[in-house]
Amino acid sequence: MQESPTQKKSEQTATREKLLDAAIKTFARDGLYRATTRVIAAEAGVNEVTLFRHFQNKEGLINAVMSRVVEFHANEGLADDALWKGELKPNLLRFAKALYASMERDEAFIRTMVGEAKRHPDHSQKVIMDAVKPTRARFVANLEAARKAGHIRKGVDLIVAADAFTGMLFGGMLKNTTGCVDEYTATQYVATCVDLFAAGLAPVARRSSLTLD
Amino acid sequence: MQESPTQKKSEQTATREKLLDAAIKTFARDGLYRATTRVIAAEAGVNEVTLFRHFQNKEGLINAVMSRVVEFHANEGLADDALWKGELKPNLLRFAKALYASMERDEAFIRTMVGEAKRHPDHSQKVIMDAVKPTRARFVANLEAARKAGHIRKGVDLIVAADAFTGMLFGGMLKNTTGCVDEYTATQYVATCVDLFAAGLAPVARRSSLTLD
DNA sequence: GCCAACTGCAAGTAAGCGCTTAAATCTGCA
DNA sequence: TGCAGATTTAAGCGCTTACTTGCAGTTGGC
Repeated sequence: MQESPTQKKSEQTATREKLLDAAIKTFARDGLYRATTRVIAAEAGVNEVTLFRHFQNKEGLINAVMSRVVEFHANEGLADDALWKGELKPNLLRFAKALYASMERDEAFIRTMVGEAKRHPDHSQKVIMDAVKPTRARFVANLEAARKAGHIRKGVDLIVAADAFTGMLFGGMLKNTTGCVDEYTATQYVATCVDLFAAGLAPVARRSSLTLD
Repeated sequence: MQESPTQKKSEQTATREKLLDAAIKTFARDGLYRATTRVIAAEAGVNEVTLFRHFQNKEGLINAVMSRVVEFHANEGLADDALWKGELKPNLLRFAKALYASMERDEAFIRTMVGEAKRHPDHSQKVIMDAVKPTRARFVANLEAARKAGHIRKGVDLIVAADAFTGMLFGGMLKNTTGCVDEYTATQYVATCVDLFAAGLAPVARRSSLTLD
């Protein structure tokens, strides 16, 4: 239990990785419940017994998968841009594009999590707390800096605004990936979100309700 | 097959209704797959065999449930306000509140649908096409009328904007109901969404990027 | 009072699930 | 060569699932 057969150990963790990769893929495709240990093991090219030897039971597998997902997403570093400078809108657009792309890539897994959130509150809360909240904190910090620089009007709670913005991208992504929306592209959607949000936050010299266009 | 035993027929449809109610409730709580025919029948206070006699199989039940949901939601008539008059913002707020409340009420079922969308593309597309698209069409029509009345600036595609707005409420609702958000209330969220969206659409006399707050 | 339709009850089917056990095989290290 | 640990193989256990069958009970219309 204490010796270090370097080669062996790395092979052992290799099977573990294969299982985790297969699990996350299968969970995303089939859902947490429909995904069977047999299928996951087959997907990993590993015997089912090995799966149980590594993770005790299916719940242990799920836990390991969640940690891995959180860790992976935390390392993406969305919105911790040191580039966040100058005009607000280009920064928003850059962030929005990156976030939307990231969500679109993990669409299947996200759907599974949304559907299972109330059935596995612990897991979904972990993902939100450890994966999405840090990103939000950085985004809010950037917005606050932008406000100090005079690019954002007063009277808007930036935490709520940040969630409204990401929620807009999130909701749109869920809708767009269903294949029922043919009126516009995802790029157009993101651009419009940024346009609306930037205009909604912009400080106004004078807003006249009488002025036409 | 042609006779009309009024009393009998109504009792027959009564059990059918009980089954549908129980099914929609159970599907929302447990998901389409975890929800078992046994539990649904028990929830309806009806024998499991009766379920199969009414709907042939589980898939038949799911189909019937989807039709029912669509029909129900279509009759809610969100956004087909004849009240949509005057200032833009109060109208948006009224619509947003109603829509958010409706989504919050059906949260469990919506989550199930979001999670299962890729596993049952036909059902989710039916729901989107027949339940959410009509509401969107009316909302867009109202926005276009508001633009004609001079309350909305040019250069914004109102279909995309409408989806961005509802997506914002949708995404926020999913996030808020997870129980991880304690910084603000749902009401605040909705108000902020309306505030941002209204400001984002508002025609501006002169927008100066130099002006501070 | 009889028929027909609907429902309930008891029992059972085949398949799939998570998970276990015990023995055989492989692999690298001493 | 031999040992130890990781993996495979094969078999199976106990349970649950969707779904079926046959029979008895109820009910309303003729």
